[in-house]
Amino acid sequence: MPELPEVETIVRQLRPKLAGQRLLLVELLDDKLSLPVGEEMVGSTVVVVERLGKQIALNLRTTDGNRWLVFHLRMTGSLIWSAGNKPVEQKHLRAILSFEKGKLLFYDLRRFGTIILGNSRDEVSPKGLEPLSSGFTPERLGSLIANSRQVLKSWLLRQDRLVGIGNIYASEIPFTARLSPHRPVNSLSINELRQLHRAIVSVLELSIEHRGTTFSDYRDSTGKKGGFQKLLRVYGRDGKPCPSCGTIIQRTVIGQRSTYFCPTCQPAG
DNA sequence: CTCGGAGCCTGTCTGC
DNA sequence: TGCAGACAGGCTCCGA
Repeated sequence: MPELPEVETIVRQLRPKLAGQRLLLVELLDDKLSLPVGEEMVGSTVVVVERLGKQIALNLRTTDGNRWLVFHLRMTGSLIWSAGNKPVEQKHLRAILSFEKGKLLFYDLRRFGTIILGNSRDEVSPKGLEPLSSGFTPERLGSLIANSRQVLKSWLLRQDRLVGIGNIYASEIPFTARLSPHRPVNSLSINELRQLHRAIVSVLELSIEHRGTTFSDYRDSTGKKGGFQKLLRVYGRDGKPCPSCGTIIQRTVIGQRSTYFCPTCQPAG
């Protein structure tokens, strides 16, 4: 489910709601979630809310130093902010974090989502580079790609190189870059590398502007759907005409995952 | 080191 | 209508 634009949307919404609030109670409703929430956590204060790759991270100031409480939504997780004491939907509810002014509700149908607690930002951060950071340049992309024989689609999903891209944007980005998802990344020319770099940044930024993509389950922290699904150009559109040239969009499987592309705009080889 | 496949879960949808 | 099988936005682990 949530990739970088969706998680960024949630983080931007939660930041003003949670900043400065005291955590009063943590309730875990799923045996799969095991969180070493010690005494010092109760009464801790939210310092900042940040996106770390596809994770939502709360930095908490406790009596025993700062901690990072980190949510990963995986396929079907959502984090919903519920103000005051409104009644709460119970279906698929996996955890409740109660704050002074409301509750942070963690829902997760397929139960792949995780909550972890760490002692430092480094400890909980993914290894890959943030594609919307100033350090992400065409040159840097080139060095990340160097030596990899993986095909473009699979490479874009690697969180140890570049964080935040999931299966939807791993189809949309190659389309925008006019590159075949089957291209081995070490075969890209300098110009193609620039096109790819531009596509990664522009697709992610445009999606954030539209509060992310809701293909089926994704909801933002207010329970609303995203808006970018109206702007998807290839993902989920197999059998329909390419918005650029009219050729029928094709679906294939790369690395066990659905992949969509226009055979005319994104010619192989 | 790299890469591809199985597995983790629960639900919806399609075709027989 | 019933049922089996495919498929779903992510990631880890294992073996080649």
